[in-house]
Amino acid sequence: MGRRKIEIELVTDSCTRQVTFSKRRTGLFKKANELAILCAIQIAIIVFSPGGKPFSFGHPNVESIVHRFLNQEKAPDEGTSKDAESRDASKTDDNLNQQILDLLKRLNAEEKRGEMLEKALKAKRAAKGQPPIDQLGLPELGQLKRSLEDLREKLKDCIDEKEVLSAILLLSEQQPKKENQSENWV
Amino acid sequence: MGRRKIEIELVTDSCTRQVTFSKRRTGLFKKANELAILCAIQIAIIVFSPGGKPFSFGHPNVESIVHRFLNQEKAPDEGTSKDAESRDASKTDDNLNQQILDLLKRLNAEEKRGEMLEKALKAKRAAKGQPPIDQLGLPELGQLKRSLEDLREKLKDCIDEKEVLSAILLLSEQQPKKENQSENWV
DNA sequence: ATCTATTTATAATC
DNA sequence: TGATTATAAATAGAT
Repeated sequence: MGRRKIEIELVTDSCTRQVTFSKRRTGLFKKANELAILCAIQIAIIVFSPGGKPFSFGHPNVESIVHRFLNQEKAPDEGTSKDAESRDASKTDDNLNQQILDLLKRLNAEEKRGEMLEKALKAKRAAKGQPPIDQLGLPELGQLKRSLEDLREKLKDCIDEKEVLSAILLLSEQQPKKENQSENWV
Repeated sequence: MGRRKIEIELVTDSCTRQVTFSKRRTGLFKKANELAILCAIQIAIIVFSPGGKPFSFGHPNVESIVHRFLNQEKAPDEGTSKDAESRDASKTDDNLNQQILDLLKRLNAEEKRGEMLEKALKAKRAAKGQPPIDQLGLPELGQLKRSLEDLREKLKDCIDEKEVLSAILLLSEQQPKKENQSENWV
């Protein structure tokens, strides 16, 4: 979100890094606050700056949330037969596992998208490799002329076909394929 | 950042609130992760959903940061002396957090790949429209030759594009349907 | 610290 | 729900 896109990797210049830290920390706390208000939830953030200085944000406050978090870890409740430690670990695991599942889902979707795009590109390259046309450098004018005319003809045909394909694609994109409509004119 | 601007106040519709919570929590964790990487810092976030379910994010893990925070409050040094229970929890967190970080990395790589592929495709499309065909019938051999070469190039491009269109069309037609599983967010 | 050009996040929609 | 899209918001680099 800036003049340029940046890679998510260590900002080498310490000065820039400091600025980035300040800006983003502010933005993060702001978003945390919005989330807390929008959804009426409790949230706490603890950050240690590059210099080791602590920053924190809490809604309603850091301590209560941290303690609630730690307590539920050590003594979530009494009903079940599990010991506190086990239950504790389970809950944490649940949280993180949920995140993992979410991420896996997204990753899968991305991979799928990538595959499709790759296929499209590959198809293109394949077509490039075998241009059925060749033979040139012929010295005779007559032959050149004929070749040229031939090519013009082919180009025209190709363009026509491309237009047809475009039209079909456009149609197929406009009409969300909810059902297979039987338009067997292709 | 959406179709409309919304006020930062409690989202009344519980369903919408659910969605908002999930989306924004994800976004917040993502930004926290970026901040951690960009500035090489430690950060922990603890959130309790509207239903009281805990979610947490930690780089490198929640426990160590929380303890560091609590310890420095009491004594400005770092707490390396954890009890067995805490260490266990940290280890679990480390494992899962590591998975999450790995997944984030892969997801990012995938997204990047997708972007590049998309660009490549777009570029090819763009490159088509501008070569206005003309100049031919020139009596000189050299010019004929050039025209011929030009046409061959265009034909090639045209064929390529046609292939891509075909591929895209094919893909858009075979979009498989997915199942959806319910996710308990509370 | 301010100011934009861009990139991201995300509210609404499908 | 998941994907898509139109907009609002965050922010990288420059001033």
